[in-house]
Order: sequence, then C-alpha cells, then structure tokens
Amino acid sequence: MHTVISREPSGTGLRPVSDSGAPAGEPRVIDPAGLADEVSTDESSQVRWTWDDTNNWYPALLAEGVRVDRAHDLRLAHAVLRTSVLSARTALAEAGPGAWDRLVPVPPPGGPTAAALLRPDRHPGAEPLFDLGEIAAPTTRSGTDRNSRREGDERPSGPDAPSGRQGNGETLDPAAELAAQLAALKDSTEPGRLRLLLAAESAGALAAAEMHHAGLPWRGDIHDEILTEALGPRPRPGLRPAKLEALAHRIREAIDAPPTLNPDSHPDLLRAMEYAGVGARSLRKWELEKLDHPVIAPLLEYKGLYRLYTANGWNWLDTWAPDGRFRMEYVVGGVVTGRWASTGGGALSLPHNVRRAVTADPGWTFVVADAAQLEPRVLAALARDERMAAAGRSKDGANTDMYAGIVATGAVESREHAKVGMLGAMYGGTTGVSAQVLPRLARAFPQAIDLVERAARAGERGERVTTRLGRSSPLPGDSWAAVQGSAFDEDAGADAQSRARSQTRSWGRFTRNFVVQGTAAEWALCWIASIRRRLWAMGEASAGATPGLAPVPFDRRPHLVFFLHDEVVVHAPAALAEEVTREVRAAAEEAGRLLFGDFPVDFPLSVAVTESYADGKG
DNA sequence: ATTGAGAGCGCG
DNA sequence: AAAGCGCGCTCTCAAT
Repeated sequence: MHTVISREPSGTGLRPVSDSGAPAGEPRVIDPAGLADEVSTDESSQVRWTWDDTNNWYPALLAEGVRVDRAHDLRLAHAVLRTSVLSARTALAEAGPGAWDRLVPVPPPGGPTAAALLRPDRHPGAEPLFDLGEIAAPTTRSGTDRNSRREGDERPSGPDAPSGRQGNGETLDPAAELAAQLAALKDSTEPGRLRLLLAAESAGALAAAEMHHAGLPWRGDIHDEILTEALGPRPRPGLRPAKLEALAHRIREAIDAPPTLNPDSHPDLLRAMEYAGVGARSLRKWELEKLDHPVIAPLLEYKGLYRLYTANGWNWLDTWAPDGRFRMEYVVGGVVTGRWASTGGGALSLPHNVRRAVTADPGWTFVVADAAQLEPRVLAALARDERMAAAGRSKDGANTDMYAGIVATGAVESREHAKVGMLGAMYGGTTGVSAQVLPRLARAFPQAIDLVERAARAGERGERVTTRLGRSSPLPGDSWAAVQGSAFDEDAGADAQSRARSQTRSWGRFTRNFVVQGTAAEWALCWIASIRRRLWAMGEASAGATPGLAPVPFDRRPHLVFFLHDEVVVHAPAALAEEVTREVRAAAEEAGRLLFGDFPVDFPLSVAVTESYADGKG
C-alpha cells in the first residue's frame, strides 16, 4: 500500500494507491501543517510514503520528530527504471524523456548547498524540484565567503515548498508517475530484483536524510587541537599558518629561490626547481619521493600540511561543523554506479588525520563496521564462482581475509599479489604486478574473471552492462561514437585510430568495474536499510518508550551517523554497543541473502566499538 | 569580478 | 609502486 504525498493548490494531497497502482481510497487534501500528525498516526499500517523527492518532505517530518519506516522516492526510482535493460521494454522507458528525467536532487535544507542551488545560473537545462520564482533570491556570494554558512540560508522545505510545479512550468503528477513505475516493474523481465533495488534506494534516501538530521558528532575543540599541533595557531586571514610559513622558507632556501616564490604556484615552483637542478617533471607526491634533493623533504611536508589546512582546516570547521555536528549532504545514487556522492564538506573523503575529532557523546559510543574486501566477494557471488567464494568464507567463525584465502588456494604467492591482482581484474589494470598475476587468477577462478572480462568486452562494443539488482550502465555519449566513426574514415590517421582504441578500452574498464562497484553499492544499500530498521526496532524497547506516549526520536536511540561505500558508523548508548554489533552483523548477512539467495558467500565485517572514529580501522 | 581548465590529493 | 575504477574539493592561472 502506497500513500502518494503531493503539493496541491489547496494544501497537501494524500492519495492511497494499491500495489497494483489503482486508487485504494478517497484522495484527501490536508493542511500542510498536519502532515506530521497524519504520517505518525498512519505509520503502524505499513504504508509506503511516496513522494517526488525525499528531501522535499522528510526533513520537515524529522524536525517534528516523525520517522518514516518505508518510502518510495519517485525521482530515484524513475532514474533506475529509465535506464535499466530489465525495464527497457516498458511504457515508462519507451516514452520520451519528460519532467521526471530532468529533476536534479534536492539538497537537504539549511545547508550551504541549498543556498548555492538557488542561484539561477546553476544546472543549465535542468530544473530544481522547487520553484525558483517563489523564493526570495539570495544575495550573490563573493568568492571568499562562498563556502561560509550565512544567516538566512534557510529555504522553505517540506510541505511548504512547491513541488507540483517546476520552474519551467512543467507539471509533475506523482500519482500518475507511481502508476507508471508500478506498471514498469510488473512488465520488467526481473520484477523481484528491480523492486528490491527501488526499495533499497528509497530506504537509502531515508537513511541519508536521517544522517543529515542527526549529524556526525564532531568535537570542534579536538579538531582545533589537531590543527594547532600540526600547523601552529590559527593564522589571521590572508596569512599562512606558522609551520607552513617556515616550510615555505626552507623550500626557497633549498632551491635558492627568491622570497617572492609562492610554493602554491605549481608553474613557478616547478621552474625554480628545474633551475636548481632537482630533476622533477611534476609535483606529484610519488614522483617527488623518488628524487634525492634537499628540497624534497620540506616540500613533501609542506604539501601534506597545506592539504590539511586548505581542505579540512579552520575554515572547514566553521563552515561544516560549527555546532558539534557535521551534517553531511549525501547525494543518494549520485554516482553512475549507484554509489552515493556528497556535496560540500568532502564528506566522503574525510581524511584519517582529522577523524579523531569524530567523538561520541558522553555516555554514548560508536560502532564502526566495515565490510572486508566487499568488492571481490561481490564478484565471486555475482559470477557464482564457488571456488572464489570458498576462498573468502570464514572457517570456524574466524574473520577470514579473502586475500589470504586466495593465497591459501595456491593461486598466487602473496597477499599483496592477491590484492593487486584482484584490484587489477576489477579495474582493468594492464601493467605491473597486477597484469602479471591476472593469468594465474584466471586459471584458478575462471568464472569470476570471465565475468569481468565479458563486462569489459560489452563496454568496448558500446553495450550496456547491468548489476545484480538491475541498475544498468549508461550508453557512451555522442562524442564516443564520433571518435569511433572517425577511426574508420578512409584518411583516418594513426592517431585517430589510437585515440579510438584507447577510448574503447577506457569504456571497457568502466563497464568492467560498473558491474562490481554497482553490485557492491546495492549490497551496501541493503545493508544500511536493514541496519536502520533493526536499530529502530531494538531502540523501541531499550529507549524506555512508554506505550501511548510519543515514541523516542530516532536520534535518541542507536542510529546511523555515517555511511561510506562499505562502512558505517552507528552512534549508540554505550550499554547497547554489543546488541548493535550483533544487529549490524545480522544486517550484513541479510544483505547477502537478499542479493545472492543461498549462494554460499560470506560478507564478514570488521567491527570496532570505540569513542573515536579514528580507532575504527583505517 | 567570474568562470573553466588543469594539477594534485583526499576517500572507497 | 604509483598503472587500472568511482567520486569532491581547493588551489592557481588564463580567458572572459
């Protein structure tokens, strides 16, 4: 049972729709302010709340203390059904692109991204889901404060935000779209897989909104301590931190450069180094490390600290975690493979050296869980390669390292060879150790290697490939075909041909990786969907909720605070850490079964219970 | 002043 | 050791 929530001229529309897409009751229009009550009283009946974009509705509900169990995000679902080969022969996919294809993700409210997206110059050709015309235009930001939070950034959201109409005047009819999607599922070649994918995608959208709402606990004082220790005290605006300034001085001395040399200017620095005879042809870390010259040590140290200062320094702290929480702006399904992306704050590349600032609240703790060697295990299951799966299976409950297991089969000599060999197989490596051991892996695990090879060949032919649950890769763009075509011209030069060949192989590497990375993303989506359901269920009893009274909000129970491709962080009352650990492990088993049924593949986790994220593996 | 590129590095 | 997949972010510099 679905309830479609929509923005109507006279209020918020609620339409009951059966799983077949037929109306299942009288549509109603309610006062937008009453939506939270409506949702919370209906939550017991297992309704799937259906809306255009989760971020248009859910943040406001969370703000009122209402958690949603199940949802259907029409924008995300449409994107999957539009491109999946499993639903290619359905009315939805055969219809031309429409308003639902032009939607862009709605940013979570209250953050810098929401304000930035209101600028009319963003996303030419695409329209945000809210109507620009009805929202006061923010003042244009200057370059220097582009990343700073400001007063007045809040935009209307949830029931107050117009969602029925787009900026270009096209209308979105959520009920009609739901009906089209349910029909597409029914008519697809693998309804079960696609249904699971859409459910997982929408559950992910709920989890992302919840993680944004709760925020990642962030100790600004510890972060400042890390920075001060590494860089010296926070400098006045426009100046370098003391340690960076000192290193800049040493760099100039080592290459006899004038005090005006700015080490941040790559061309200038490279020229000065050439003049001093350092022999560097780039400033890449791993190339500098090969050189022997007095400038190398201070330069490498400078680069490291410079990175910390510019990417995760005091400005970052002010912008992204000013109040003890880092509120990540996840973009669910933001990567072609189905992985999440993020905007702002670099949430998905949080450097290890600042993770010490991620500290649990007093009386609470983190459960940090990481799926060990997720992608090779996914590949083994995807290819139904029993021998590779067996290499990764845990013996007597011990946490088996899959790469060690591969070594134990005798296929390769060392763990390192197993690792780079598998990575090369999944990424399409053609050189070095990875290429050397590939034939041995192919002999030992023919099914698994064959799967990625076939995916690569398909991509090279310009075909789509598809993940376990049905997410298909995009077709190469028009310029791809143009380059291919030009290689077949009568007068095609050698470089046109080699360009075409290199492009072909490159797309093959993309599709080769797509099936593995994309299926791993689906496993992870199922994992967090299961975790969030389990945490909610266990929290009800343990949080001391009283029947008849308002339930304890999700962020006063064990709850997800971070998700990073194959890793989660749960923030939980310390006393519940063991129970949380059990549930997180059970969720991993459940995810494996959902994707691969009874195929005997293990997805072991490494789990740490810790006050600080820095202690949770690395 | 603003914008787009290239370089480089962080994460999985 | 620095190839091969997927991202976001910040810097400089040249073009507008």
